[in-house]
Amino acid sequence: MNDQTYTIGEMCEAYGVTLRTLRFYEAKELLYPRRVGQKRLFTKSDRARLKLILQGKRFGFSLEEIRQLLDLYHIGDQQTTQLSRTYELAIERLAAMKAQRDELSNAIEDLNEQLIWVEKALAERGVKAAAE
Amino acid sequence: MNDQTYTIGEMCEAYGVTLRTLRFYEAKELLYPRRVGQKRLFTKSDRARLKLILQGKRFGFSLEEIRQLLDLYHIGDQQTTQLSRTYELAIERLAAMKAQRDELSNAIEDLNEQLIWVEKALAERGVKAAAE
DNA sequence: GGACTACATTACGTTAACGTCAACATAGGG
DNA sequence: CCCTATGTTGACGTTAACGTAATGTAGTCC
Repeated sequence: MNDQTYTIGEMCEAYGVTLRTLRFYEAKELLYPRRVGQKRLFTKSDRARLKLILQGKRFGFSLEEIRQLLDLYHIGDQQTTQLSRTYELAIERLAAMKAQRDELSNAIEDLNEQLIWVEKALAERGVKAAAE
Repeated sequence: MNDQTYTIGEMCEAYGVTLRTLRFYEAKELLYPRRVGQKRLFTKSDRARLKLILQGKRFGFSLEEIRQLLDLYHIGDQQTTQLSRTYELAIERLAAMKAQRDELSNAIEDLNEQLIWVEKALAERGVKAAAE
């Protein structure tokens, strides 16, 4: 199978993160690259984990939450309970994200209204808008 | 006119913030309550400013940005250029907020798909969902 | 006149996710 | 042998917006 390993530099290139970040993730036990002497070697599995980590971050999980989720997968690869737990957490996260989006949408609307108001005020003062 | 003043405690009650917060805002020069001896007295104008601050926070402005905006208003109350500047900043902020909302929406969609996938996996394993 | 309350100041603590810097190792090329 | 690239660990710095003591003061209640 494809056992190609990456150096830390290659990983950074490939995933758009810094050296510091990967070492930090390792220190936080999110990644467990193999060692050859001093140097880290990132395997296919590490790449998969990193992908999940970055996804998780997009979803707004904290690194600590991500670590727990990864551990769940690792420990109970075919344990349905673990998958269920992950599922529940994800459901919660999804709800939080939707709530956040709604708040944001409201704020956007409000700011928009304010802007309209300001536009009027500016217009009344005879300012030609530098519309582009 | 209505020159009623509020104590710091009353302000906190009225606006749902803590004592620490109001003192902090004063330290950051967002508010300038009058003093009677040691004690702060918040006037109508302070209340207006605080409203703007809290609005600004909703819109994602940092306290520093808010301070600058408030200063603009204060300095150039009827200066159109100042209003224009505020307007421009708000436009930028609005764009950033919309971008953020879009990102969030994408993440929500993606997470939703993942969840559907997990639901299938759970179903295949014969788990009865504890749907509420 | 002691308790209680509301207020004050000062200053260190918190949280997350890295950034930055120092000091050193190792491997390969010329 | 030296240079350079790339790697290593360790430790302190950063940012925002307050939280959280610890301690002091002024006024009121009974």
